[in-house]
Amino acid sequence: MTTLRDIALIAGVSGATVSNVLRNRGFVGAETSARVREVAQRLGYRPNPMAQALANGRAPTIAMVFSDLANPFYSMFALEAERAARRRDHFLLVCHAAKPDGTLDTAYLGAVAGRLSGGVLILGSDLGRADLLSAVPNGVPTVLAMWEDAADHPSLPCVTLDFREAGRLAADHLLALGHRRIAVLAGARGDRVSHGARLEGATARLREAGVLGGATLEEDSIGGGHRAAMRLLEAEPRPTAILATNDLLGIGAIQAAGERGLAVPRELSVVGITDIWLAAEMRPALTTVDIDTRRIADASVNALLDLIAEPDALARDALRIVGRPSLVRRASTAQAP
Amino acid sequence: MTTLRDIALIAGVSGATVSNVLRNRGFVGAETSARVREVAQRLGYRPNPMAQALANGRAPTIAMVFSDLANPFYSMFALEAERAARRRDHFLLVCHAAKPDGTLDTAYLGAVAGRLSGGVLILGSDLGRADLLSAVPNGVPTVLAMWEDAADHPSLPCVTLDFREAGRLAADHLLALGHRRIAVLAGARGDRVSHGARLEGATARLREAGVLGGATLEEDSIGGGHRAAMRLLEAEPRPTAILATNDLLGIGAIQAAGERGLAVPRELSVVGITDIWLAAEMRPALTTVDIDTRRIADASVNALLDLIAEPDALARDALRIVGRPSLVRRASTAQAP
DNA sequence: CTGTTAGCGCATTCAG
DNA sequence: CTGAATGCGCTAACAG
Repeated sequence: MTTLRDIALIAGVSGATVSNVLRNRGFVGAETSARVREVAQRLGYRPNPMAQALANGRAPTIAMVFSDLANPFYSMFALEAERAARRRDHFLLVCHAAKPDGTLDTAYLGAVAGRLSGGVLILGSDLGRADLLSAVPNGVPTVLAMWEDAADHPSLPCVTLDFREAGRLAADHLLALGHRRIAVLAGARGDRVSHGARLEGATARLREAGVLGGATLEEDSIGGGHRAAMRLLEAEPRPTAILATNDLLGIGAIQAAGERGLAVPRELSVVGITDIWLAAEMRPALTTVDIDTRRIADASVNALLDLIAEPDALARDALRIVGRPSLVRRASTAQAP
Repeated sequence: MTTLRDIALIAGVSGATVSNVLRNRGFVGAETSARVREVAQRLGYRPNPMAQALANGRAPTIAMVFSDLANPFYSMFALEAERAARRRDHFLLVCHAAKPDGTLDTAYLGAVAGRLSGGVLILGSDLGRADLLSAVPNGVPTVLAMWEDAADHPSLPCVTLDFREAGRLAADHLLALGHRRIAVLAGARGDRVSHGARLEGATARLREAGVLGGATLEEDSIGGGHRAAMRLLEAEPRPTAILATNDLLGIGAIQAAGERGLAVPRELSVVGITDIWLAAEMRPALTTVDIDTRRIADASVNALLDLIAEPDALARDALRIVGRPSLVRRASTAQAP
């Protein structure tokens, strides 16, 4: 493992000079500079990020905390977050907040937060509010991403989108297609809605149009959407459309329709929210509301890095609404029958 | 940020003593010990992993390098890898090997390998062989996971499974169901097969049974499977079964069958390989060969950590075949018509 | 322009 | 049983 000192010795200069050369600080003569570079090159020198971090008090990583990497949304987010981090010369540490048994692992967070990583990015949509606040040690730069209800977020800088608007768009689309019997399917954890804002946005719009929408709560997964839709489709009169607050639920609903022998979109329209990659890959492809995951991931990472660089860059309760949800028309919705 | 020294000062002892207490080395008297602990507790002391790493020359992270986190297989693997790493007190750094333009990002790997992270875990199935060897700096503990062809792996410790056997199992299943016109759909990158061993295993078994199987190569994705199957299902006589070397391809094939108006599994059987979570969530659910991703992720991480702890723990070309592929019968396969 | 001097926070000898 | 000393690899003032 060749170190700064090694190359200093060989180049016949001091460590400081090597450091200056390699960091392009311009205090060094062209000749020495060239020599140092040559030696560094020849020895395949790579600075040790740990040592750099220790010396200048700035970790080269950020930690991303979430509940389930295997969820297609989170993995997509992680992918974009990693790219955004890398653009600013940082690495991404992935951390499951929860232990296998489901409880929050605070010791783990404590070890990583603010030391190994310069800050923490919390993907909020699944993580409980009180837990969050207590799990991250005080004073560690923290940004909350994807918090459902912008109007009521914890006292942390928060980067998210207008979920209410997303819900409204989905409802609007179905109404515009002439649907009146619209069932709403909302993601929940136990008996608590996880998609409150989308749900509110959707039902508000529906009520505006004189359509009343009770919502069915279900676990946010394909299986959950399937189960719930199977029940919903038994109702008489049957809904002509299902509005799912998340794509996985919507995909499950499409499957249920298939099993019930209903043609999508001819006999049943289904719309989701998020636009995970899977939405486009399903048959029929899912009409959904694109929330622009990439921009949010970018903005979240950038906000966190800004906060790390400049602890007062963001107010403790700063709120950034990123992007504007937009409808993506695919094959799962059509004119009401 | 409270440091070791802070608590030493307050507890009225030296830093070494604090370290000894907190690391349970037993050299310290019960009373001082208790006092130190109390102070550490009260001040919310958390050791700085960076400093620890620098001092004892051991990074608390490992890097996982792969081509696409959004791929359901990789995200599943990453999830399990993170758990395995955490069990041994390490964090997981995720690294996309490729830049957005597709070329390998060696500078990035160089920065992380062996310094920020103690070692590198490379998910091989998509990464080119020559690239791999050159991208990771010499002397950095490296483990290759999921390499397709165990018989011909690069000169790196390698943890994988018997993909040939997985292919054989899939073929065997279809043969046992009485299928004779079996189309094989194999993942490829450009015109190079990515799933060579599975393909060989499958075609070998098919040939054994007197069934000849030319393979169709396609990009390994749902869309790719869909495209390829659309073509295959035009043939006369039509195949009664499709063997896909990966689940995404299989899922695409099922979709294509649907569009061609063929009932799965009555008129067309489809079998995949891997058993990603999506396989179980599709309708019909995909019959597939489970490769036990979790055990492989565990074994890979453990092998890497062993290698880091003991550089000679594994031979430079050690090969570990983990688990035994097993067929998971679901709803996409049935007796040949 | 270059080298010397201090740390960054911690772990580990080695004397006391 | 304890504490002072040393070093991990690097950066950032300083002096020269």
